[in-house]
Amino acid sequence: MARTTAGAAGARPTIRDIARVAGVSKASVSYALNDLPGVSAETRARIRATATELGWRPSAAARSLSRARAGAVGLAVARDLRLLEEEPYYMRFIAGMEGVLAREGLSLLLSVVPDVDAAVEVLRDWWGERRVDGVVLTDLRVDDPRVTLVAELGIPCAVRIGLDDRLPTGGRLAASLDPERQAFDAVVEHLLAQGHRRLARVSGPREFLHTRRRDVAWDTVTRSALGRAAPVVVADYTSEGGLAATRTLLARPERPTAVVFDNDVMAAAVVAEREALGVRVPEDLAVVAGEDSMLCRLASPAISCLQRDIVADGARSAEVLLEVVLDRVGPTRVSEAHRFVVRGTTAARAPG
Amino acid sequence: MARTTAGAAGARPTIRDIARVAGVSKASVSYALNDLPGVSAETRARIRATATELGWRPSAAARSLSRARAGAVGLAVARDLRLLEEEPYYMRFIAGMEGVLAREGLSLLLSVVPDVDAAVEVLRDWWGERRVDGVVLTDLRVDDPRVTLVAELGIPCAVRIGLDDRLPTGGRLAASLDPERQAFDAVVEHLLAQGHRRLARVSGPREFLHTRRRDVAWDTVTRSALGRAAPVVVADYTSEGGLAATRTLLARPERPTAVVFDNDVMAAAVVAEREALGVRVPEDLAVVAGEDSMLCRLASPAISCLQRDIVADGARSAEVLLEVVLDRVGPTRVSEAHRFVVRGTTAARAPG
DNA sequence: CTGAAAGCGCTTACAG
DNA sequence: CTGAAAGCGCTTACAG
Repeated sequence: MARTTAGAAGARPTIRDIARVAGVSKASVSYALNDLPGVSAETRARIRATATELGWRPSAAARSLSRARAGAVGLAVARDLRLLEEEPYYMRFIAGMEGVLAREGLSLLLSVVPDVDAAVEVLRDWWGERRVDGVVLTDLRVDDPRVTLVAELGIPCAVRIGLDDRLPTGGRLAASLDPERQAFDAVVEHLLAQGHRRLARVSGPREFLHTRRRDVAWDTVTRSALGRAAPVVVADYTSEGGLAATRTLLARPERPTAVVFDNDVMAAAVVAEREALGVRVPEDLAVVAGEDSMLCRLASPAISCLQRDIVADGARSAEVLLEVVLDRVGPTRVSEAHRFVVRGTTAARAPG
Repeated sequence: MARTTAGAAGARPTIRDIARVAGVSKASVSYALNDLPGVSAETRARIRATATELGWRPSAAARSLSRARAGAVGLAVARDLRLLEEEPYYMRFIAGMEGVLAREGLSLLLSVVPDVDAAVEVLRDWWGERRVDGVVLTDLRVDDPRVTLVAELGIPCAVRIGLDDRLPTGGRLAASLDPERQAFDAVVEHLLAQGHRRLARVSGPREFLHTRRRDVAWDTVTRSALGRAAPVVVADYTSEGGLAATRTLLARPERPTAVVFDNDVMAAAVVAEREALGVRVPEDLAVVAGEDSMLCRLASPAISCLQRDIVADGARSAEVLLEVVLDRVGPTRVSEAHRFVVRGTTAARAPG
């Protein structure tokens, strides 16, 4: 009805149609529509009007072929589905990327695979077929094969790293900085103020680079506050793993009075199973979660936790990626630090 | 090192290179690599070997342009970020789609936007630029503008619908069937067996088609079990909304002894705030969640709930979409029914 | 400021 | 079975 020329669905107008209708050459159409010099103001306006009238949209494939740009970036999430189950993280991260990408007319390709090796294959395919102009890597592992790959193939890539992390040089790697180094400062300060002296931490798997970052932060801050580094038990982010690690800690002679968990699930599991563990929370055991979520908010007592702006993190990652992709050199983006949110699991207690 | 001919990063080999090296025409290369007739077995093998040796990968853009296929499908998630926060749903759904798409060499484009109107714009862009060959729509609304759009533009599209839902005819819509009609059968039967007679439900927003489906199911099953339809209070999937709706129900003369919530967050909020609400769970109030999650498992008591295989749902959706896209006509895929998982919030009680 | 032409990397009838 | 050629819808030097 409205569309006069396009006709039935499927009959996409091309710049050739616009050129014919507007009485100019294809080249002029291209210049006009891409805001390039080479056409007079009137001609440009006429061409624009014609394009609108015909309902023209550029063909992504044709553009991609002639510009040698995919017009898309990829996010390959490498994470066990079991762990993904309670990960509100990614949808928020993606929503954050979205805003930045939309501004540049870029699409987002997403792949969710169980491990880094599968992710490497996805990256190889994406880049081999030039489906993406660059990729965002999350959940970096120690000696991550994805990082090796992107460096080798020269894939523009954005990662989140800590101040002290070393990345392979060369390649087209951009980083947004994760100021995780200060993550535990407020936590430990708060726990000390509450009278706690025997602190412990239940960490995520050591393969993750951010676990290592937290290791360093934990070591530094507890050493400076207590004279020696407080203990860490490694777990796997699952409720079972968190419970097992906590049992280990509670069985020690130097039984901790406060435990900091690297994620929300482990902390919530401990709070839920406090009776089975034989502790009152927070009276016998203060609990802090390394990530916030509904699990923390709906636990009773509600769980004190570290909080951060994940949507903003996604935006930061997209921004630094675009800079490498577009060969603009921009400053590294530093994300906001974690905020420590005090809730019921670290309420005041008598010094033990 | 290994790659002998490709040279520096960026020097992608094309079928022209293969043709030159193998001493054949580009056409023969295309035939050989696409398993089409027109080349002898030996030639095909030689061409294949050359392609492998050169590290050739098809250019997605070139293929897309000449085949008039994008080689990708899109998923436009239209959901308020606030509600998305606790949605492990999508990552699992996407992982399910992934397996099916990978088999056909298709990529997944993802967009996360706050509402259906924004989603309509995304769909318009994707289809206008032919970035996708089809789309999957989730969280269908009543009179969903996205459905109108895909029908109008003839975008191949997969949706999940109930047995009784009507969809616009025409267009290229495929549906996988959601057997939600039986969702409440086991729940109500179980609650009756526990002695409950005053049941109620706290639903999700009425704009969602699946809320309407549950409305019908609830009406049918409670009417047949109790002689009249049990009451429903509409809420918004948030913890605050769930609590408010529950307060409304508890204030009624016909105060319910069992409440079924359309999602996990509302049920978990009520269990967490049971003291503030002045009820014991399950003694005064049995609670059932319409979706399972860690929130249900870590609540105390753990929350009885409906459970389903979301990864499988994602796979079903991708399958039916591929059938419309590839113009194969296949049977509608029916998903598995919900399972009712009994946990602590519906433990045995004395008849009220 | 404008137009004719070549090119991006594939696919696909059409002749041999 | 094989090759030369046109085409997909854009972009971009290069002449006028």
